[in-house]
Amino acid sequence: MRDSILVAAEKVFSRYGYHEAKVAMIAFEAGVAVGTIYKFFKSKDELYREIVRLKLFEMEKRIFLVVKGKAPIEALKSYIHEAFSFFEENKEFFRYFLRDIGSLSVADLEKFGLSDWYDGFINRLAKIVDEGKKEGFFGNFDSKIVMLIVSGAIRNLVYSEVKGSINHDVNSIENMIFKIITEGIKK
Amino acid sequence: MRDSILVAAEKVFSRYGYHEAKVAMIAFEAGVAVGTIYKFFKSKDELYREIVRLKLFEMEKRIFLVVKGKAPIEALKSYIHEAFSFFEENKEFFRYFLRDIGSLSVADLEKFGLSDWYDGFINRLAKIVDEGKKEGFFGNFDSKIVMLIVSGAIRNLVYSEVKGSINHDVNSIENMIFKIITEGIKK
Amino acid sequence: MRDSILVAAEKVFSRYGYHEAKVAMIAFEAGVAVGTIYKFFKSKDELYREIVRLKLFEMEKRIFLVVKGKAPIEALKSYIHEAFSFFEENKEFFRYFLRDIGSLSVADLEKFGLSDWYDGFINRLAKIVDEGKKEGFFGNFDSKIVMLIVSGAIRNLVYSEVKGSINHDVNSIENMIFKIITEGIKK
Amino acid sequence: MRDSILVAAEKVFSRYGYHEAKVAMIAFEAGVAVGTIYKFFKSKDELYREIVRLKLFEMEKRIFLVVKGKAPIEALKSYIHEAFSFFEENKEFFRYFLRDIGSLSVADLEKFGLSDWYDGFINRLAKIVDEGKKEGFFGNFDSKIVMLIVSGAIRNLVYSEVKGSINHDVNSIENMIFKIITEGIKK
DNA sequence: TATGAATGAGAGTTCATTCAT
DNA sequence: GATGAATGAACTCTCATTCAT
Repeated sequence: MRDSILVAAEKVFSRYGYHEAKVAMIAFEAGVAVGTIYKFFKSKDELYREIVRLKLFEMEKRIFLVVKGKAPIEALKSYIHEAFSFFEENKEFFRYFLRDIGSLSVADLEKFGLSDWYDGFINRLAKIVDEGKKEGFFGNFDSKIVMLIVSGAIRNLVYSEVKGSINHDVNSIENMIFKIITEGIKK
Repeated sequence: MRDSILVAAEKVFSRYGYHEAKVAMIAFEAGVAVGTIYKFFKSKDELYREIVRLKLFEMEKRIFLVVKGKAPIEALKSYIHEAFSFFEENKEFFRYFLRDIGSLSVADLEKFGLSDWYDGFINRLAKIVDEGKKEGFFGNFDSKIVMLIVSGAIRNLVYSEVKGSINHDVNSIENMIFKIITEGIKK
Repeated sequence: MRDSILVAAEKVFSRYGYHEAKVAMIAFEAGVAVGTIYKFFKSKDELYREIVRLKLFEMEKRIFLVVKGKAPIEALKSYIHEAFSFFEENKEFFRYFLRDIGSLSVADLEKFGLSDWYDGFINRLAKIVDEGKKEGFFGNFDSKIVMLIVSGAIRNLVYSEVKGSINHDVNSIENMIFKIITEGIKK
Repeated sequence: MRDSILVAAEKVFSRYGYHEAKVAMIAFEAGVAVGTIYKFFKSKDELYREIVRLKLFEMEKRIFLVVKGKAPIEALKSYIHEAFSFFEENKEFFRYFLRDIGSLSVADLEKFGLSDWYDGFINRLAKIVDEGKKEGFFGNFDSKIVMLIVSGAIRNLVYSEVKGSINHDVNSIENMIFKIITEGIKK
């Protein structure tokens, strides 16, 4: 029940965005009564936040699952690929939430109770670069900034409205980012 | 009159975001009656779109003013610097824009009439890279994609509040992007 | 089961008043499920009415128990004392009752089935005065009116929190009512 | 406009009580839109409180207008008469609000912002008795308590549901209260 | 018989928009 | 042109009541 509400809510929020999505629509989509939603979530807002939380946690999990144990360069490649896949899969949802987690302001993060999470997430990503620096592959660049660049690049390419006018498949776009960044930060 | 409404609206939208900004607040800030706003703009929505349009046109204008006539590498540097400056100056406004653009009743950029504009904007930027490739500085990378990477990186770094935990000033961040990109795409 | 619901309901209604008291709270207080309440009472409304009925019947019973067999003047004194005690004991409940009785969907006493009861109650009280008149203690006052005066006086003095600003204990207040009335209606 | 809302609200609150009275009904009765009510009153609650406030102030004004300058006994008579008239006229309204201001609890009064007012009101009434004591008409009874008795008596007789079974007109009821009290408290 | 999860009608309130002045 | 009081549709959330287990 709780799950079908979450699934329905994600759909409706994705289709209409927070404000245009009405609680009644979510209830209808989930096949439950309006009141039922309030049995599981204190408010529309809380329901929304829960979805965002779950999405971001899922993203983190997926990324570090593929990154884990890999050598820096390989890890970077995997990160780019997995992030791309994840955003592609959740394109509709994130289109409305934010075009990239990078644009989450402190206020947003705090509202979502994700401040600490986000800092931890970026730090974990930064370790890939740290490792690469230690192993002599990467030059002396601030690891966090590098990762913000990568994540910004991914976001822009996934959500870019002009993508239609780019004659490249997802794979080659990922490769391009990977090449530019690794080349750009190599020692 | 129209201008003072636009100025007031920008302030109010920046402070509160689209939904929390009330037409009455804008009228008050502009020192006009509510009805007057509707003499110039069909709706709150249209007023918001007009501001976004003006902002982005202004950004484009500023960027190509500093880029114009410069050699590719210098032009790229100038673009990064100017974009950074512009976003920094309009930080508050865009912070909400990124969220609100999704939750407007108009559901996508098309409704803003900005899809075409954005395509043209990226194309103009891409010419910098094209030029660089022609002159033998840059390798065979899709110019548009390169520029989407750069612009995503800039946005991410401007709005990321994590910046607070990065010990670098704006200047050195700009330099880092510039270095990584030029190094990454050089022949 | 029915009794524990009544006990719990009285507590909850007394603490919160009719509208703020929720059926779920009563169920919790009674240690039963919500549905169980509806096995014994058709509605929240009916449950409330039942409590009121029981309260007033209890009051009547208690009053005529102490009044029974006493001489008029003594009986009047006993009535005043017992009524005072009863209201004091049930202060919290009646405090809300006076308000709630008016805001129930059932709009008047008739719906409580109490109109007739109240008439009978006052008639029984009036007999004390009748007796006193017959025995030559009291003058020619309408007995019902006298009793409505007494009962109004009692209520007012019991519920008036202003009592806090009156430097008299319950006992002396009772005495004052008694003295004023007996003196006022004596032959 | 504000006045027609107040008039309409009083009617609707009187007819249905606070909870059954719907804002939409008040708006309809007043011949205005729902939103208009919120231009003048922050909430349904505030509207209700305003009516109560006005009613009680009006009562006080009327009572002390007729009492003013009169000798104690005459003043007492006038108070009883005027209070009776006032409650009779506003019977419907007070039936729902409270059956007598005497039953206003401190909590209620504070909610209505009338705590100080009520204390002052009772004190002003008590002065009539004080005066009577000074002039040697009345015995040593606590003036406030006397007035609470009188006001309780009035309330009960105005709102009593059994009144129908009493064969006396308002005038003679007033007289009876007056006689009993003056006789009861005389020196 | 007892349960309590699910229901859904219905409430108060907001605020973009209108239009008589 | 400018005004701003009036509008009323539409929202989120509550909670008495039901009924399958």
